[in-house]
Amino acid sequence: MHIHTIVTKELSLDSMENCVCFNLRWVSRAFSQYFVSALNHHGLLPTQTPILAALAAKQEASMADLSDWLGMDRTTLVRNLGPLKRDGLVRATGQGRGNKGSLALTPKGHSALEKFIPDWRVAQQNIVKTLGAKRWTQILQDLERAALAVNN
Amino acid sequence: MHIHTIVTKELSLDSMENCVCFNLRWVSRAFSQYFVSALNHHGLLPTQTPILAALAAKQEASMADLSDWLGMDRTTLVRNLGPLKRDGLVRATGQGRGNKGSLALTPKGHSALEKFIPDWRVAQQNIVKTLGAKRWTQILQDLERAALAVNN
DNA sequence: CACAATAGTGTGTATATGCACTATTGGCCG
DNA sequence: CGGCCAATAGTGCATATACACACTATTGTG
Repeated sequence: MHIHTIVTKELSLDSMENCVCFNLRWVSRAFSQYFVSALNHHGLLPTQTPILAALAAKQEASMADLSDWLGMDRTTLVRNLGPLKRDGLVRATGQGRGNKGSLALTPKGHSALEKFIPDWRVAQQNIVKTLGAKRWTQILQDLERAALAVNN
Repeated sequence: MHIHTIVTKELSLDSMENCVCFNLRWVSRAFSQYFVSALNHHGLLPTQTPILAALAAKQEASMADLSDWLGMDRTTLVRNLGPLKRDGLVRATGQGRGNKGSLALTPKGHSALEKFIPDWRVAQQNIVKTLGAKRWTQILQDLERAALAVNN
């Protein structure tokens, strides 16, 4: 990658090859690829497991709640739920205010998540050990802070 | 966001809500949205400007060269070039070995990039000032190192 | 009770992403 | 010289992403 071509300690962040947005997009792709290659025998993609985990933690949630919590566009969530409903991992239930429905894991969804978690933990640890837990914690917190700062 | 809900200094990286992959994907989306909202009057998306910048720096390149340099899948590049060719910013030229062609910026592409760069610099600086240049440099270098370590 | 305002959800369009597969073509070798 | 082969490029499929818009149901107000 381009960053690699810089040998000096300080990147020139004025140069487009060091565009933060582009480089974060690249990093995101790289880790997504690792995630998929390490875990694809579960048939769960990086967009799907957070949905399952969120529903397991919250018992049930509406579309709007869930998309807010996951920080993804509501309509993106609608479509990402498609394969999960199709495969019987998530079901939508009764109606509330507006057209409001509730989403919840099916038994099959719970079981898929339980089987998934141990392997996920291994993959996560493989990632964490590249920089160490302390550094990763700091990086994730800093990135979140920056992302929130910039989008408000 | 979920990370936000953790108050203690140390994140428990064993918990799926702190999945590195998921959180980096979220951060990537967040910065992409900022990028688009700050720069969309140029009509150039976050996948397109790196292509233009790369071609400006390298004069010309084949598909394979370019996808390698940008760290994106070759077939993704093929499609991302679609709108750029359609809009007359990039042109493909002669043939080499195999089906090899060369890609280069058109005058219109050069001009669009020139007009784009000053506004990009402002957006980049807005991002950089959230954590400071030193910290961002460290983070980008760490992330690249981790991404390379994990995918090999 | 009718109706406007509101909230929740779904769809059409466009781009992004990558794997598996196909197509093309220049050059080498028999 | 002609066919094979390796290198390069493009397509089909499935999913991901988000904006703009349409649709549906609830609720507040007159």
